[in-house]
Amino acid sequence: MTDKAKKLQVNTPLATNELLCELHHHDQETEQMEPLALRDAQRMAEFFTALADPTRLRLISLLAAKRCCVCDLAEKVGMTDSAISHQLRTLRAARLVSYEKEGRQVFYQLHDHHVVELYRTVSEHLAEKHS
Amino acid sequence: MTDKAKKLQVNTPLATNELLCELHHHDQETEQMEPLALRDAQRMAEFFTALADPTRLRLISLLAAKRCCVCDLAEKVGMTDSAISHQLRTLRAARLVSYEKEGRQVFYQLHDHHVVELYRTVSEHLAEKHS
DNA sequence: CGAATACATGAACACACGCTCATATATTTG
DNA sequence: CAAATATATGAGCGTGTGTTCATGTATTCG
Repeated sequence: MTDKAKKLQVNTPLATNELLCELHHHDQETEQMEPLALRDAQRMAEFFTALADPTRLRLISLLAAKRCCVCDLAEKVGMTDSAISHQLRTLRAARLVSYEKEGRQVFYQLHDHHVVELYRTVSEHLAEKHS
Repeated sequence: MTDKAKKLQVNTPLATNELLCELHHHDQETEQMEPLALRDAQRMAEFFTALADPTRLRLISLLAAKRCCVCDLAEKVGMTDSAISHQLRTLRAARLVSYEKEGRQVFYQLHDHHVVELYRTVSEHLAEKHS
């Protein structure tokens, strides 16, 4: 874990110990745990929000295989160029994709491997659990 | 990777190769890649949606440390019991948390370690990149 | 029993989100 | 240059989301 990562987790220990909240909660404040700071929570929520849409996830699945221009993405997911362009704007803002202009076309690609790893992790999680 | 995980990824290769889309896109359909199936994309989007809220992430950060009852969670994040109860309902629906009744109180806990791992991964991702 | 406590839930309201449609910009082509 | 192509973007509309407030239910306590 990087130093920056540690900094983000200040006051938010993530150990999976199962300490019981044995003392009654109004007696005295033992183990006064602070939640994730609001600002960090908002940043993290923005990140998940960018992934919380089926259209954007389908675009990511395509870009995970190879870089692609807007109209091809649109055709493959069966939506208008405009709708896709709007969604790519969202993915850009979340720094999930980058792009390169080539003539009239703009080729999008995943910003880094982190996204693919996350995608894979969640795929497995959803495949393993429940339905 | 489990068999189920493989099944979920049918038609959605995730190799990070950087093959160029060298042929013009209207010439002929070489490498006709299918996006993630709509139904799978919707399921995955639901999962990310459950994480796409600062309040829920703060609750998860608290529950990652230890199980906790509703009113304590509410006090720690500085919100009403009602608001927290609504959010816990969402987390329950997403199978991110489970609960145990003890007298009047209801103690919530993270459903499994998967959530903590995901939380950690994203923490590092956000800490490393950009701001 | 009745009062208090802990939690859940439905309604309502403000706000954000995703798509469509019209339009704008940039690039290529004839 | 004008037309066509590829993409971006703003407005608008329908829909979903998160909170508050009022109310309901279950449990404990006096």
